[in-house]
Amino acid sequence: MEKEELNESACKAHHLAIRDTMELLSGKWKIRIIGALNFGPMRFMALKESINGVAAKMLSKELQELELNGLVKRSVLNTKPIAVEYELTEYGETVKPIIEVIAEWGKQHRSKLIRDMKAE
Amino acid sequence: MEKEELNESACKAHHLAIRDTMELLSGKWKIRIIGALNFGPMRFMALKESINGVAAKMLSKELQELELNGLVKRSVLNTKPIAVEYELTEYGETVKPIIEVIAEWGKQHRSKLIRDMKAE
DNA sequence: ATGTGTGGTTTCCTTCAGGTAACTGGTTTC
DNA sequence: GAAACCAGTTACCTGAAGGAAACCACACAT
Repeated sequence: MEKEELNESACKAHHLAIRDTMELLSGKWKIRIIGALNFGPMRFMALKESINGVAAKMLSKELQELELNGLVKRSVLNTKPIAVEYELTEYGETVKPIIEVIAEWGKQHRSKLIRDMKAE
Repeated sequence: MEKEELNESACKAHHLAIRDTMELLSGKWKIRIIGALNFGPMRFMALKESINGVAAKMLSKELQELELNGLVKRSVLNTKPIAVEYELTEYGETVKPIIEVIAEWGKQHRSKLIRDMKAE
């Protein structure tokens, strides 16, 4: 394999990797859900109340996608009124650093916007 | 201000910061554009050819958004046939670490998927 | 004047993410 | 037996994202 081809395929792999991650995190509520599950397991209704503005349909849908991708675990507890608990898997924990980096940049971006406003 | 309120407002700021960053990077081609500009300034046509599948309309639109947000600088060169050069600003450089983190996770995710397939 | 290259814009169209609201089904409490 | 709680699902609708193709304006070259 020549050097240029190597670079090209490495580059494609790079783009694919980025697309994969972005798809996994795509959807208006995924990151919010992960954020909410950050501090421990939560039930459906608790999640719905904790995440301001989410509809049951969307919450259900995005939880399913997160579960499919192995980031979240769903367990049905056999309590009196049935309860369903969601929690981050060990694998799910590994995306937290990404979210942290994104949040940090966003905070600095805000600061910069305010600085620029004052400078003008 | 009480402790709970502090936590709540810090939490909101966190979500806002994440939303800001995600909006900035939203759009099918933004990250590809930044990736292409990674190695130096590029002209419109060069970008279009370098980014596989992008239409002139989308490229133009997302470049404008990136410029508005200060990540990309557009400069018209007075060459014989007019040439327009796009380049990452210093500020634009600061998003590269985010993209790197996203790419790294995506690569490990791929590896994991392959491992899981073999294990099954 | 005709064509070529550059850097776009405009128009039209399709798809899909996401929202609202109503409904389901099982269980427990009144 | 009615009402309420939990965890969803279904049906319907809308706006925004994005694609395709044509068009535009300017400069030069032939």
